[in-house]
Amino acid sequence: MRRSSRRVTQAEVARLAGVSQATVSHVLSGSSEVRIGEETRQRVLDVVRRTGYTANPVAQRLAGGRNRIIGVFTYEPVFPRDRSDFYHPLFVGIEREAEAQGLDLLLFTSAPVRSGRRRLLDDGASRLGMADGCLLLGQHDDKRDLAELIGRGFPFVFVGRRESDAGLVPYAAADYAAATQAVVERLVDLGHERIGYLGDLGPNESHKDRRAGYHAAVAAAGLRPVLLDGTSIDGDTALDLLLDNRLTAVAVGDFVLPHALLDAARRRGLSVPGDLSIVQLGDPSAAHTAELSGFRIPREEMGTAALQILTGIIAGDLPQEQWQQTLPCSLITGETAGPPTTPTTTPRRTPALSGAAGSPAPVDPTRPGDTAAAPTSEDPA
Amino acid sequence: MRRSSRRVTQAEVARLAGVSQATVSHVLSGSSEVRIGEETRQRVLDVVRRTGYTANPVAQRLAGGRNRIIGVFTYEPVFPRDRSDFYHPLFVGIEREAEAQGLDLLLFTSAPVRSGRRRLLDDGASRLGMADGCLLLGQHDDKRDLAELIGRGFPFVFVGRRESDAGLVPYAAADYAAATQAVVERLVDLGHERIGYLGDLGPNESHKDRRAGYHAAVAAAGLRPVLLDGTSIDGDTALDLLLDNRLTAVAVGDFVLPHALLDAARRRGLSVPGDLSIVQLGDPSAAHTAELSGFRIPREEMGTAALQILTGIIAGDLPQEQWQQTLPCSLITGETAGPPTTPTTTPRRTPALSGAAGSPAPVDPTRPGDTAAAPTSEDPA
DNA sequence: GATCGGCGCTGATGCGCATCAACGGTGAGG
DNA sequence: CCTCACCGTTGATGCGCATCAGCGCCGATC
Repeated sequence: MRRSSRRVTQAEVARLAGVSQATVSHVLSGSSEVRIGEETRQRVLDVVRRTGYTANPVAQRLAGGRNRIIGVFTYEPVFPRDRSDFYHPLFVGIEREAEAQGLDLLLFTSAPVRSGRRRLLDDGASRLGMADGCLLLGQHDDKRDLAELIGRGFPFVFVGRRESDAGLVPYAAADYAAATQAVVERLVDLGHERIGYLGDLGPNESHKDRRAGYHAAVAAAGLRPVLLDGTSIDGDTALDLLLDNRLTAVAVGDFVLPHALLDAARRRGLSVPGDLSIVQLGDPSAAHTAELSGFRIPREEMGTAALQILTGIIAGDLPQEQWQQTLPCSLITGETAGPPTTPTTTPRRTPALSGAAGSPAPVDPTRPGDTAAAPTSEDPA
Repeated sequence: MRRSSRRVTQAEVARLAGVSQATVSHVLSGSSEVRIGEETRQRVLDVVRRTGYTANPVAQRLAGGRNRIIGVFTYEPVFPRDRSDFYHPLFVGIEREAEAQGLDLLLFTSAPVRSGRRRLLDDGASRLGMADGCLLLGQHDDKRDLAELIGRGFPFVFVGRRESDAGLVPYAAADYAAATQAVVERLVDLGHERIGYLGDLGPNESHKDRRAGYHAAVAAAGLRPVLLDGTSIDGDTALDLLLDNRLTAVAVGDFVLPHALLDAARRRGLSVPGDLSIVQLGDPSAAHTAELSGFRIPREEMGTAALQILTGIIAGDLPQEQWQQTLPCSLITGETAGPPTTPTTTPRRTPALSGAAGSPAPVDPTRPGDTAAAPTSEDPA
């Protein structure tokens, strides 16, 4: 095991080919301004082939060139243990695009996950510079992180829409607003007049967009919006909330609640969609989408698009108008949306929970997005 | 957006602290031989804090230091689309250990997957040098890859046992031999006298180990080994093969076949384990393990162990005896292994498939591992 | 015949850091 | 008093590469 065998350098190749190191560099760079004679070029390439020379990416990078490495920062573990891999579809798209473009991916796993999230500024910032640019993924979007990144002028792209006062935030996002509007409009078309929104009422962009779509559809139909806080409540509590508000349809913006709600409704003898229509606003867990009406988030495409934007920014040939891309969601017809029926039986309340303290109260803001803050949701993108 | 704001360098810190760049380097390196006065040290650290200086990993690496980046090379896509993520449990362990040690992970996604696998030497070789060391994962183990890596003296660790003529191959592997031996011994204890091995008969180490365990158990019991090629056959064909050989129990070393075989047997009215006991030799898809007897591969631990070995090698403080680690598999009792019953009904053959051409013939080698070559299996580790 | 421009190539430089040899200073020992 | 060891610090060097300015050479032009 000869540890001595150091790797071949350009200087070595140059010596063997009888040229200068600079010439080797030019030959290998290819599309340089400098011209190299065909004979010399072939001589160099021959030596490269014979010696098996391969460029040292580290030196390339230090010398100011690109190294075709893309950093990937996730606020949560890339490979979670507990549930099915949330990032997986995103990474499928990212890896495919990386392979297509010949890029390597640097996962910033060194930043420890503390209280559920990684910290970009404290731990990851230094390592960022290793890559040509960086992809950001995850539910958190510390405004300081964004401002810092923008301030540095370091190329980055967020997966999921983000906004910052510090400047333009490049992103690849799903069009939650349009998709939500579409599914709520469908409920309107089906004849519903009391359509609620149950979900995260916090400032996260992905939920703001859903609410905006909801408000647009409801307003267009001349209906009254009913916003309910759906964070950290179970299916029964949610159902009570809906019944209290005498809703016939609800758009649910959380990604476990729709199933819990469906279960609770059926358990109590309510017919879905007969007595209650349920649409879910995007669902990361494809396994459960079979039945529920709603829409699908184009995660794989988001990953691909994000990486394409990033390489465009790095190359400097992507106009700023294209730094933000919004991808359409595909609608899922499902089986939980249907025309409302006049209730023949009085909806049964759960006695124990009826009017229980701590049950979230309905919110009815005058302006979209102007609702009470709520804990962060479980849906990062 | 001031793209001009270049990042802070040691030289910058040195200037502000009124010391030399070398001093800054020494202060930050910490455990150097060189001593720095406490006052100077604090002055430097203050400036570092104020400026938010962070070391440039590229320069660190080029200058001969470590950069705390671990390369990860997989022969197949890291994030596969078609089936449940095979690498996932491995990566869970790797990521956890990387986080614990403050390491970043560089995924070599730039090497295109051609005809089902990535090529290490052609595409990935150059990029390898970017990292302090490298983890190799996947079903293929090109002997030239191994020889090349060993020859370079580049630190690497394989996940899964690998051997090479070129030298010691560091790995973290599952103890397939012991686990297989244990489950086959259990079949022996249950009273079986005709126990077959159905699986990959190729040279892949993971299958060689399984066969070795099988042979050990069978030989100890004074039984005759029956090796059957289980690659690329369906459940019915496999079942015919077993019936032809009048086996009462079989150890199956492929990871979809056991389920197909079980289905086929039950479909044909055979009782399992009454008429036929089936044990599977490790199963990557945890979703299906509920029923089948066999053993579980400690994938997460393999990932963790591999990374620990690698950092040990990089640090130079891991004795060579510990460069290869074999982890025990946990046995799964399951419901498909039981005592044999004297067959009251003649096993039913499928007429159409009986003796059909192309049906793999049984193999009965005199020496373990000395069997006909077979296509690569689906089990990488 | 002197000038010019373009072609083909090279020397020098620096990226940011780790590392080494060495230097001045200080106190202890002879 | 001189020597010596040791401490704290520094200048110099090089990692492998990209890049820039510029060199010598050639034929073409005036």
